[in-house]
Amino acid sequence: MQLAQLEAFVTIARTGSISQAATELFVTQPAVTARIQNLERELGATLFVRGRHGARLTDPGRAFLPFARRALDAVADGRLLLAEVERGATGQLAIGAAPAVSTYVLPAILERFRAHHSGVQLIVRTGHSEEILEMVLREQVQVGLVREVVHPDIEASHLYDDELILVTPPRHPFAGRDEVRVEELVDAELVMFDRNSSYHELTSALFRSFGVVPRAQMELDNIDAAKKMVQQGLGVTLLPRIAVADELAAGLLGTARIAGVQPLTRSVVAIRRRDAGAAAGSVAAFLATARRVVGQAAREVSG
Amino acid sequence: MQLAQLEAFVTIARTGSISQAATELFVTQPAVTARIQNLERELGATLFVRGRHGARLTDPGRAFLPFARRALDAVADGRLLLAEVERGATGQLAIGAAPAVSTYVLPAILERFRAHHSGVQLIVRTGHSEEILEMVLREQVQVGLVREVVHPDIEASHLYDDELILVTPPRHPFAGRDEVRVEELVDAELVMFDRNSSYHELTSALFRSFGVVPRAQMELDNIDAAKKMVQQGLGVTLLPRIAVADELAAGLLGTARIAGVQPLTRSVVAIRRRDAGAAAGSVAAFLATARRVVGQAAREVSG
DNA sequence: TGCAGCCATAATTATCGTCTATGCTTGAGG
DNA sequence: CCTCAAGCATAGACGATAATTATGGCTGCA
Repeated sequence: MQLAQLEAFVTIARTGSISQAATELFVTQPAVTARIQNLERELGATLFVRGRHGARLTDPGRAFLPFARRALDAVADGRLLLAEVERGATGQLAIGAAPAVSTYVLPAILERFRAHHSGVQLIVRTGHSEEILEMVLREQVQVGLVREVVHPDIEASHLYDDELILVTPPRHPFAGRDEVRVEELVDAELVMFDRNSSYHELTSALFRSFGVVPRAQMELDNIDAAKKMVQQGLGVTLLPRIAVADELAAGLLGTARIAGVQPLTRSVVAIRRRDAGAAAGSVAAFLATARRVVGQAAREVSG
Repeated sequence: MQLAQLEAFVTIARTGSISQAATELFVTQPAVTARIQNLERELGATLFVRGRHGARLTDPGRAFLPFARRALDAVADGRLLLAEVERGATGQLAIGAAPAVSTYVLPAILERFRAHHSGVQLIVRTGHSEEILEMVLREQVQVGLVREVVHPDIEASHLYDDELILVTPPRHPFAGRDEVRVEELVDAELVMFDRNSSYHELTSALFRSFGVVPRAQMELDNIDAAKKMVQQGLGVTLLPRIAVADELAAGLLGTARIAGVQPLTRSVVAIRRRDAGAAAGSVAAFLATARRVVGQAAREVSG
């Protein structure tokens, strides 16, 4: 059976004439006759009674008509939805994000995304980078926003560089100073980070490279809590710049460069399954929006 | 777009492999590849990501899948229903019947029909023969059971001969007599029939042919009422034999032949639109049942 | 490194659909 | 009454399309 036959069928049923159906379908009358004859043969039923007045539905024809319509409608609806999905106007978009991204970057991206793609159902899941990687591999999310990871089935594209900076209370002795030496940090009250986080390793490596061991006064698993601690004057910490940009600008927190240390940056990337093909629809739209937003933020920070 | 393409699509989606789908569809792998490529081209979307593990749905593919399924299901469902309609197991059957048929013949037919075709939705409409004819012409009913009518667009097939007989109260002087002369009828109390009914004309013609004018004592539009009148001894009447067969057998009514008169028979026919083609499905089943039932009844009456 | 699994491509063949031309039937109108 | 017009079916030719076979590329695995 073919859709062209069903199309001929419903067109004849509507117009009541094979000839007229042929006109509407931009084919000749014998073509439509053949389509219907083949359909009737395959169904083993006479669908129309042909006469001088054209073609009239038989009872079997009347019975079959709604099914033919449903099939054609399904195809048409699918086409429409697909067009919307293609241009990212609708569909589902599941995003996995590491905590620092989820809290400080994603909101701005999603706000903008939503403005242009209100039909897309958004699902955000948060987890450490390895967990997000798992989600992407299992297709629980379509995109992951995490620190750089390497996996054969994963394709990563750079989003922005996240810099770990020294964060102090606003009126701390370090604040305002151009540089602080690592040795000074060891003696300071230090708020450390969740050892599961990628930042923990980065921070530890810094101290190791200077041959010193930080005396972790406090360890938290949550950036916001760390910020609050520092604000309360309980110590200093190393946090992603993007997480404290607002507080620095408002003078609620202070910062200082660490002497003799390359900027502690970590690349934040968008990851997808390599076998998902080229990003299309809402995924492509989301990635474009994300790039625009982080690009804009970067210009603001550097500017 | 073709159903074969949709079929390939859902099969690949289910099996996760083009090769395997080809096996299930009894075609070669390049054929399935071509079907999907054409479908993707027409939809302007990539439906699968091909890789070493086979073919995996993309997001657009996932979005389109339910529509493809729906289209295929609609066709399959239509096929099934059509098969049932063809063998008369389901569908709608609208019957129009003249009053005498509707009351005295149709119940037995429908009882039997229902026993074998319980899935058919039955609709019965009653009216005078001309009204039934109209219903058939307007396709409000598929079959009409009426006295013989002639119309270019109508095809009639004989069902049974309905005889008009003289009906008397059980202990009336006429009852039990072999013959009654028409002149005697004129003097009897006569219960006449609805002038819209076909029987009215038949009865009138009888008297006219004998040059006498019946003094209608009572005129009713309803066979049952006429029977009751006669039973109460209010007069005699001419009624279809089939309508009084039970009462005659039970001795609740009497009858007598009318001298010198050919049996007053009227053919009862099943009518259908000529352009409805050969009777099929429930219509054919109904007509067959009707013939069986009236044939059986005829044998009982004559036997 | 060779093999096996999986998909894409190329070229050939077969099939199927469409078109033109024509015939048949019937209802309408001169 | 005869012709014409409308509507569908049929026949034959042509063309497009879809299937098949054969092959190649790629990748994971022994």
